[in-house]
Amino acid sequence: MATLKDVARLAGVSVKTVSNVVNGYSFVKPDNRRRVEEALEATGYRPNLGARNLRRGRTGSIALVLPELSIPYFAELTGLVIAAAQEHEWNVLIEQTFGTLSGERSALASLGPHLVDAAILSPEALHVDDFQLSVPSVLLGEHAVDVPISRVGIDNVAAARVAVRHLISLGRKRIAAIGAHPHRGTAALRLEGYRSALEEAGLPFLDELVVPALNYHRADGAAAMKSLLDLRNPPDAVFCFNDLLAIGAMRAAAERFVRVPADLAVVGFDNNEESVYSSPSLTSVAPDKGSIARAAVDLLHRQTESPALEHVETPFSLLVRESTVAR
Amino acid sequence: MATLKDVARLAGVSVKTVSNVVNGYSFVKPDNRRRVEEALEATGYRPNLGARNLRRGRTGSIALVLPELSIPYFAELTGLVIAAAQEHEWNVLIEQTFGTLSGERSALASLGPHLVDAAILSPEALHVDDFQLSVPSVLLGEHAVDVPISRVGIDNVAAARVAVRHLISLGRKRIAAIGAHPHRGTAALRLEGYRSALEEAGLPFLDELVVPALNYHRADGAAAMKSLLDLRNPPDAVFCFNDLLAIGAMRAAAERFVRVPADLAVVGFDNNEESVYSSPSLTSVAPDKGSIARAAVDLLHRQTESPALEHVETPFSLLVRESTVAR
DNA sequence: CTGAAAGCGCTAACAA
DNA sequence: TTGTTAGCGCTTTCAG
Repeated sequence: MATLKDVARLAGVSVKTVSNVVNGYSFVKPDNRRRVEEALEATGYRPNLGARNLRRGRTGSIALVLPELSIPYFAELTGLVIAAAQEHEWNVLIEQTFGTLSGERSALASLGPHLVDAAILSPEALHVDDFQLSVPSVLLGEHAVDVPISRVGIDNVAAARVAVRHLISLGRKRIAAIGAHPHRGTAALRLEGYRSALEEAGLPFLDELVVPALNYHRADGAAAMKSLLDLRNPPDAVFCFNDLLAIGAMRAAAERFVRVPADLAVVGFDNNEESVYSSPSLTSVAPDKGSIARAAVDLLHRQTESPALEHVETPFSLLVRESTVAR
Repeated sequence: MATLKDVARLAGVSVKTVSNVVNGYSFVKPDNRRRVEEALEATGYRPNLGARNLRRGRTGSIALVLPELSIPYFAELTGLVIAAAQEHEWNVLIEQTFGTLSGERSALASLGPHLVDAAILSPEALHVDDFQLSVPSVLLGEHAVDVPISRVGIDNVAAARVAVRHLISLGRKRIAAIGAHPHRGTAALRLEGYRSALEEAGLPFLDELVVPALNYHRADGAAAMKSLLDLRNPPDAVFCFNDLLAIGAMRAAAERFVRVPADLAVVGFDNNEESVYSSPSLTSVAPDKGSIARAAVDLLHRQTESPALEHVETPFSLLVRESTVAR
């Protein structure tokens, strides 16, 4: 590994001059610049990022705290966050919490200026008083807990309303919801959107049609759907709070020979790639994940320069597929 | 941010003693140890990893070079690699190549001792002479290119043979394969397993039943399946070289009203979580991803101490589901 | 057993 | 415009 000093010696200049060239500082005598560049080339010099960051008083990394990489939504988002972070010369340190309170607490506790410059958080279980952050942070999605931390995400109430309005426009009358959760902020907001869409259409809000889900995995969607199908009067449509729940719900429907969308229309949330190829393909609320990733990273970059509280609302759309409208 | 010096001052000892305590060095006078521990507690000291690594001449990170995080197999694997790397106090730097030659080349070029201590590589397009690695590395999966680099993965020939034998045991006679690829080593090996299973059963190897796939996404599987269904004599079973291809193939079958498994049995490879909940659920070769991740990381850890060339074979199993055996 | 001090590779203040 | 040098926070000889 060639160091700055090696390059300087070879070029016959001081380390300062080499550093200037490496960092694109303008005022370097053309002759020196040329010789430095040659020496750089000859030695195959690569800056030692660790040393640079130490000197600059930064770590060169941001944390991305999320439940689990095997959840498609987070996998897709992570890829985009990594790409966005690259623009700011940031590495992304991924911390999986598995959606547990203890996992999230220990992830938060491990964060700090000694480890990362900033953090992107996607908590599910944290309480208000857990948020004692020591680095600039941004929350993904909206949360029940009202903490003074920047946020990036879509308008969940509006998005849920669009989804349920779509089901109503199809003439469905008994529309269920899967994914209610006592502590998740986004769940509360999506439920609120569901409720308001029913209300504006003059449809009753029925407790029996609102099914909680402790987790948002496929298995939870399947279990919830089974309970709905067991009702004396099952729903003719279901709005699931994420695509995994919806996939599980469709699976349970298939097992009971309930036809989607003929007997049951299904809408999901997140627009996982998987949902395009399921049979039937899944109608889903599609947040713009690229926007979310970019907005979150850019916001952190700004906040590392000057602290501020920002809330960024990113766009979404409803992608209608076979689970609500047959081919 | 409290530093070692702050702690030392507070405890009334030298930094050396604090460092000894922090690093679990045994021979510290009990009295000093106690005072240091109190000071540590009082200041909330956290070691600056950047500084530590700089001094130790390591980076504290390993690279994980893969095509794309949105591919479920890699997302699942990445989560496991991160967990395994934590045991060795390694961060994982993810580099996405998108499976392109240029992407893989630039990822490899960016690696180096200034950036990472070691690397886990999952290349798809690289040529033999691209492998000029400057850090200990391990290849995931087997490859056509025969380079002197350690490898971790399953026996692809054997795994493919097991998959195809299963189809044969079901009485299928016209078994297709989707995923042949001119440059991918694993593709060649899986094709070889397919061929040998046919051979041992006395079934003919038919060129028209072997469909290449340039990429291994769902869309490629769907396209390949369509071409198979267009044959005057379509297959009664298909072995897909990964689960995404299989999901796409099942989708295409559904669109043509071909029943799975009655008319067409389908086997995939990778055992994505998604495959458990598809309709029908997908029979798949399941590599033990946890073993792969752990073996790769442990192997690298060994190699950073003493270089060696190792090949680790990890276990796999065939999980039979509805796509080959109806409920 | 512990302190003083060097130095990992880099940047930047200061001098020249 | 460039050289000298201090020092980021840590580990680690080397003395004591």
